[in-house]
Amino acid sequence: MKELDPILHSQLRLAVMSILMNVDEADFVYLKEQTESTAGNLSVQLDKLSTAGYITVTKGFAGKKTRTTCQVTDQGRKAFEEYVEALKGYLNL
Amino acid sequence: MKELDPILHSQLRLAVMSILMNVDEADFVYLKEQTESTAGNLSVQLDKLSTAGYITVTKGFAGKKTRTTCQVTDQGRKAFEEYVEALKGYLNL
DNA sequence: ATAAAGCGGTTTAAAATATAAACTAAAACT
DNA sequence: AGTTTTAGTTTATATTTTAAACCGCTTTAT
Repeated sequence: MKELDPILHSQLRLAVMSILMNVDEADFVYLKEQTESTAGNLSVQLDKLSTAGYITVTKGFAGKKTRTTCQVTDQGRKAFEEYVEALKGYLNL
Repeated sequence: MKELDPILHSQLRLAVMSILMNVDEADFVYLKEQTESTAGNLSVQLDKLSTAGYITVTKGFAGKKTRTTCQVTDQGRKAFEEYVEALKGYLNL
C-alpha cells in the first residue's frame, strides 16, 4: 500500500490542484468560488502548495485591483498523477 | 465539488476500510501489518471508524490470546462507495 | 473631502487530527 | 520466578485545518 502524498491528501489542496490540472491558470477569487472555501484557508493552502513547488503564485493587477493567479508546475502535475495512482490502490479502481 | 467524508479522508482509516471492503473480517494484527501502522495509531483510528458506525470491533480470543476483529458495516460500505464517487470528481477519472 | 463599505488577500489564534511514546495486562519463554 | 513478547489502550505532543481578525487599497455615498 503506497503512501499518499500528504500535501495532496487534503480536501482543499486537492480541489485546487484538480482545478489547476484542467485550466492552465486560475486566480484567487475563482479558486475561492469553485472550492467554496474561505479566503484565509485558501491563502494558507496555496502557500503550502507553492512552498512544495506544486504551483506558482503570481501577484499582478487587473486594472487597479490586485490579482493573484496560480498555475500548476511540472512537479505538481507529476505529484498529482502519482497521487491518483496511489489512491487507486485504496479504492479498488 | 462534493465534500469528502472527513472520516474516510485519512490515509490510515481509508487503508483499513479498503482492506475490510474486500475481506469480510480482519483482525488487529493483520490490519497493523498490512497498513504498516503503529498499534497506537491503529487503535485510535479503529475507534473512530467504530464510533462513526463504519465498522464493528469485536474482542474475542484465539486460544488464550485476545483477538480483536473488525468488519465493515453496511453503513461503512455505503460511506466508502460514496467517498469513492466524490473523489472521482477530484481526480478526473 | 471624508467616512463608510467592499474587495483581495494575509496573519493569528483556536480547534481538530494524527502520530508516537508510554503504559497495562496477559502469555510464553528461559 | 523473572524476563521478554504480544496485543492492545491511554496520554501527550506535533501537525493541520479552519475561522476570525486584521490590513491596505478602492469605490461609493454624504
